[in-house]
Amino acid sequence: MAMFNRMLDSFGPQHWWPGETRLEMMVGAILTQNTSWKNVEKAIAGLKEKGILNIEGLHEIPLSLLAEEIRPAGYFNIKAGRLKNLINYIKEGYDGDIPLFFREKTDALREGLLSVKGIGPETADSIMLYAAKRPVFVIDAYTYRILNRHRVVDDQATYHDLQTLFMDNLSEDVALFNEFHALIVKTGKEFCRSKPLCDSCPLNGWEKIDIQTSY
DNA sequence: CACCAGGCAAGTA
DNA sequence: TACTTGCATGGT
Repeated sequence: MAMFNRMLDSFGPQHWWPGETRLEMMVGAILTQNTSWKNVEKAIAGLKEKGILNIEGLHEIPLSLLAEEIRPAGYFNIKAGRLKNLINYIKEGYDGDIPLFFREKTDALREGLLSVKGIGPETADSIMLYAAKRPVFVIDAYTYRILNRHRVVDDQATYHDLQTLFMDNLSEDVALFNEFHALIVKTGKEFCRSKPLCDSCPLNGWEKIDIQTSY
């Protein structure tokens, strides 16, 4: 059976991305960099409570205060700067108009996100797929770990290598890409951390390149 | 106690 | 170009 169906049968739909607004999803994408979602939730909740989870609020709050607000998410000084960079980019280029920002064509939107200091390929693609709802496959450390462990890719496969592998074998379906990535993270967390846990992994016996599926 | 979490940029050679 | 290091809280 295909990789996707094995995971879906085991875990069911994951319903990503958590977040009520596109801005909240973008903020979450930055805050979750190398950080558990649990910690991100605390920081997001804090921002909501202060009423600053909006363009103007995030623009007006001083950098040092923003850092304190997002402390639970870790790397708070770094991430406060990264949030400011994104907000400034949308303020300057799109007058702080988020709907206008998301009206950009897919390639231009991705390039724009990548031009923001602190937004790399995974963060940009998470925003592309989950906030902008574009058919861009998100790669992360779990994707690499799982495919490498199953000898589908070699040790030095790059982000782009993995992204191309998935996108060449799947139709451009936002809902499929959404669930696929979420299920990879779920499977990685549950079964791809240490050896013994591999025993009951739904991907056991999955060796050949069987990425193609429909959803 | 060590190790990791839904990365990224900057520094080093 | 190809590694290495800093960033930091909170859970296992």
